[in-house]
Amino acid sequence: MSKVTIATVAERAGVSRQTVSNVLNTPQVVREETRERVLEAIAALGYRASQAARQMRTGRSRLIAVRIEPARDGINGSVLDRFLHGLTDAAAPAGYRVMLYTATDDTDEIATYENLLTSYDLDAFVLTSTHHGDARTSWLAERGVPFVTFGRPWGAPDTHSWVDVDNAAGTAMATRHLLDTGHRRIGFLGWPPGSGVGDARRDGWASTLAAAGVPGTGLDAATEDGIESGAAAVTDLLASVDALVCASDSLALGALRAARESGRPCTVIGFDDTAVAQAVGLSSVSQPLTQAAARCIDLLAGVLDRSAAPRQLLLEPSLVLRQSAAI
Amino acid sequence: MSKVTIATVAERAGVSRQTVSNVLNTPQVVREETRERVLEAIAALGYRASQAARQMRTGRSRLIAVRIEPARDGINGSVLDRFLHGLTDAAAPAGYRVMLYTATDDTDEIATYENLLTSYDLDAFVLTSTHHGDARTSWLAERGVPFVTFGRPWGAPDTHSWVDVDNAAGTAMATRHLLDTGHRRIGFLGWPPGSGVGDARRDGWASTLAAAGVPGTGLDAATEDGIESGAAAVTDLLASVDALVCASDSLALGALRAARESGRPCTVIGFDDTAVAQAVGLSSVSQPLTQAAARCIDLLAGVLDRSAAPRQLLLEPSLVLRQSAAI
DNA sequence: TTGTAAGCGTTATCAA
DNA sequence: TTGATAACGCTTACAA
Repeated sequence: MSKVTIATVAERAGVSRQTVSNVLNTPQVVREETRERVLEAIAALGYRASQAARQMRTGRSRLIAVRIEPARDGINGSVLDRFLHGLTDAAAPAGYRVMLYTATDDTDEIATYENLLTSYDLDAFVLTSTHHGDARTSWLAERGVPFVTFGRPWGAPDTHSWVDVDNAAGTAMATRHLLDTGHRRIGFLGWPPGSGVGDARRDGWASTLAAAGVPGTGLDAATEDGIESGAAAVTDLLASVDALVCASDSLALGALRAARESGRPCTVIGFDDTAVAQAVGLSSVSQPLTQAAARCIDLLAGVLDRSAAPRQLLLEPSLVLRQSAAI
Repeated sequence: MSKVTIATVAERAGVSRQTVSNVLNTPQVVREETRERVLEAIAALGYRASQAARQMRTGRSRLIAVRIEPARDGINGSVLDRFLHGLTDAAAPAGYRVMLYTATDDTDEIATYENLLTSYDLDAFVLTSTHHGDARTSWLAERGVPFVTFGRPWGAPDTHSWVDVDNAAGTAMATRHLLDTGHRRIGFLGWPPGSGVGDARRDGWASTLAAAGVPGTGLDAATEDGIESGAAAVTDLLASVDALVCASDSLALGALRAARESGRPCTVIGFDDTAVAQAVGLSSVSQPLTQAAARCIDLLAGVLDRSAAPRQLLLEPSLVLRQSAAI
């Protein structure tokens, strides 16, 4: 069984090559009966269009690229993993495949764009881990390269399509749950101000307390992400709180440990619902990653036709409650 | 700046298109001086070969495909994640890119091969999660599709190239460590017999005990993977052991929990060194995933030239010791 | 509604 | 050592 091309199909169906192409690309233009004959030939021969030939002609590869990052502290790395799986899954029915690349930083990533675009004719990029002053989005936008971001353009105008999870809603939900279960001294353990995500997560906590008329002033701490740093940062706070909302599962784990060591009971809620949270029974705010990935693909469709205006989607996280028992 | 093709370069260097192609593909055949002039033109114009055109001519895409699996229980999923990152990293310098696909089972995966091969001209596959009676490897082998597996061909002959981690050596290392630190009642918690990986991990434990003349009979338990099931399966065992080697971090976590609840001190060592192990301070056997990925790419080079005979590589895991404190 | 012709950018073949 | 020519398989005009 040698290579089945459009010519093979045409011959078998007794039509010209062009008609076969029309059946594939503009079916409306082909008479019903002819179309059926062609489709039957396609099925019988197991014909599949060559991407390379199609790409050469159209300049589009039906490939989208995503950066795979090293599993940072290993705890939060799994977030990207789940997102990637969702993306690959959602892309396939839309006729797209996902290509991976790595990069050490934004500059390096931009250099990779250049290569990917000129050598592979990549159709679009999906960016994750957006941040303030992100050089990548402006680079892509300037060149008219289609892309969507998972993560809003912190501080920049909404000129492109993006999907994000409502971080503030997540911590608000966690805070509300703590209030509902009778807690009144609810603290927050987060990251230093300046990161959009971190600030939003803090805001969700602060505003919920404010709305409930429960004081929160002085009940927060900030440190870089990590179990150790979280434990250290929260030590003083433990004297004045009986519950803690945290900006990440790593921090939450640190807080749990510090609480256990200090002997002060403290309910802790983390963020991201990572494997670690599942494992140790830590309540955590869960991002709808599969859904986020699917929405990214949806938005990409609009971006690729250049038809639709940029759209932005904010997804609601959910709260996964567990008995914060240690292992 | 419109599209820079081989013709643009040829014109600028004052040579024919073919000479430019020769500089790229068979430099030996081009006179030094000419080659330099061409290379200079390439650099000046920022020329990059079009993959699509090249692929159409050669039939090779410089793309390798890997399946991304859903993050199963979330704990062990990160193993694949790290492997993927290593693979993408190692493939790039070799001139290859990694494409992702998903599949629900082996049959579905084989259907995907068919599509990927005929539509995208994929050059090779990297398979993970090999198992007994793996239909995928025989399908690929029959059709002469280049592939390597991360994981040996359990029960089948070594007719293809693969990389694997010496599972038995990992549990042996863990068992030896326990012996060295004075333990004499060392149990094993693993999976039901029949999975190659699980059996190997059990063997490493059993043979090390046997070699040391320490009895192990009756000190093992088997259950499906998971924290809950691990905890349940190990309950009885806890009366007769003071240390446990486990086939996974999930099982180890279950064992730790059961031990804590029963009040019997028990040293536990897990397998895979996942984020959870790091988080809770669980000692664990660590697989050299980055290295495994790099070796897969190395072996693939041999498979792709059809030059070298199949090669097999067994990598040594390492033992990461932590204070098995709970969080 | 269907067919013809041209060309996308590259490399393999062959001749100069 | 270099250059001309012909594919590779497809789609987009345009003509029938």
